[in-house]
Amino acid sequence: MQALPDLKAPCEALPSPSLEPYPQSSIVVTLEDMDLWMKFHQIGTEMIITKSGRRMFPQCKIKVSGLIPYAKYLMLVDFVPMDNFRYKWNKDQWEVAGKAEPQLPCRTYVHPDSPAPGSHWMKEPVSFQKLKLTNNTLDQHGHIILHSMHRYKPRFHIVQADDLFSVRWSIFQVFSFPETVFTSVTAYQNEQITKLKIDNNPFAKGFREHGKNTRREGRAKGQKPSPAKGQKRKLPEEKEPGAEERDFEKDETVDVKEESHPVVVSSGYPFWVSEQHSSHGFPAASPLPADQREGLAREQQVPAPSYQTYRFHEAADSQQLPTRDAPSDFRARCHPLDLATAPEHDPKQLSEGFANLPALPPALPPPQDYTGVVNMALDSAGKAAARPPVYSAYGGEQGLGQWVVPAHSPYRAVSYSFPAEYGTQPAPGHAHGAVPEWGQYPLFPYACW
DNA sequence: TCATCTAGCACCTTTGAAATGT
DNA sequence: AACATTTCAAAGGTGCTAGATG
Repeated sequence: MQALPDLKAPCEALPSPSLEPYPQSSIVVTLEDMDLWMKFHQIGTEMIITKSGRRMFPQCKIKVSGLIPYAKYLMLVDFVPMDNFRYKWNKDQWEVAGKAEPQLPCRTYVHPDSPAPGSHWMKEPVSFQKLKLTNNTLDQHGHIILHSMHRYKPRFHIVQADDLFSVRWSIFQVFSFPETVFTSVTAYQNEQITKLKIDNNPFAKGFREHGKNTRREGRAKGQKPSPAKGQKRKLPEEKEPGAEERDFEKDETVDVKEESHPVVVSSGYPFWVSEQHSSHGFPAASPLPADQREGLAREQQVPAPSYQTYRFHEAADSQQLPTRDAPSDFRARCHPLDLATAPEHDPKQLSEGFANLPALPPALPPPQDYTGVVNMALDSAGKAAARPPVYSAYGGEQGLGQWVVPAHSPYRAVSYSFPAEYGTQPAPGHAHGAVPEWGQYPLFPYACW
């Protein structure tokens, strides 16, 4: 195994010509609905997970370009834990509640259009709206299984392959977006998230249109709310007539105002530091502020040791908070400085970014390994034959060879690519000990097809 | 006692087949 | 006959809440 590259200079990475007959590095991925994602991200995105499965909102939707029009690709999504903690919502803020639950079998959602030519994927934004999240560990529907009260981040995989079964020998690239980090919950904790979702999700229209939900009105007046919810939520009906509408309008205004005043990035917490939302700012007690951790996460996204060589490339050279005026200018963000300078548990930085942060819990060991089990969650409408979850042991066999990253991608997604089939390699060490190591995650478990 | 989870509810949008029009 | 548009019912998604669970 070769020495790990200098993580502090990720942008210098260049694709490996020997591994890429085609310019894989030209693939550009952008996140759709960036404005919406940013709104949620600033508050602390929560995703409801239910036993029967719940869609994501905002939904994962990406725009892809730079693919070879006639080559076939698969689009996949998986979810990785952001850290090794379980959280709880306490007094309008998130705080660490303890060590994370043991890792669940990793499932990868395969877009139902897969495989499809590059032209198909580039024709219009790729939506993963059918993707569902569940907390049912025995789920048989192929939903993505997550733990409640944990933080996750979706990763988008683009694999050049003719079918699912040749994926193992294919080169694929992985993209992720800091704004898509979320906390999985079984019931909304932050009422701002509830309001934001109701206001933006068409399926929740019934909850925002005044006077149409008599059931709730009746309950609101005649019954006491759930103990757990009472202090967390305020029913729309409890407000003055029309107040709800105004509230949403106000929220919009607030967001516009905030985004028009980008938070200084150099603080290390460009997204969570919001005067107006600071009391709700997610990860209040997170060992690391989201963005700072994101910076580290990018660094973590180095597949570790198992790669003979790898290269990590940050999409852009600089980083700054996108504004409403230019929400999609992804190039404006990069974390080189964060990578190089941000200490993992710097109380000073925390206090600067989150005045209401409680003391950090002691560092916990990195997330547990996925237990060598993987599942390709196929949409029922998928071209790949619908079948029960496919589990395969890969564990330490999860070898991945080389990280080849786009050299000058305009998107700001984290990206890396590597052939899927490589020899077994030991798990890597990491410069940031308390942070999850990518080598422990099923970067792409196709070892045992 | 508390935090979290579950199931069922009413309301809504989406979807797709059938009917109708051009 | 072929295609486009409209209609409508079923399927499915939504947050809310009481009660269950640990």
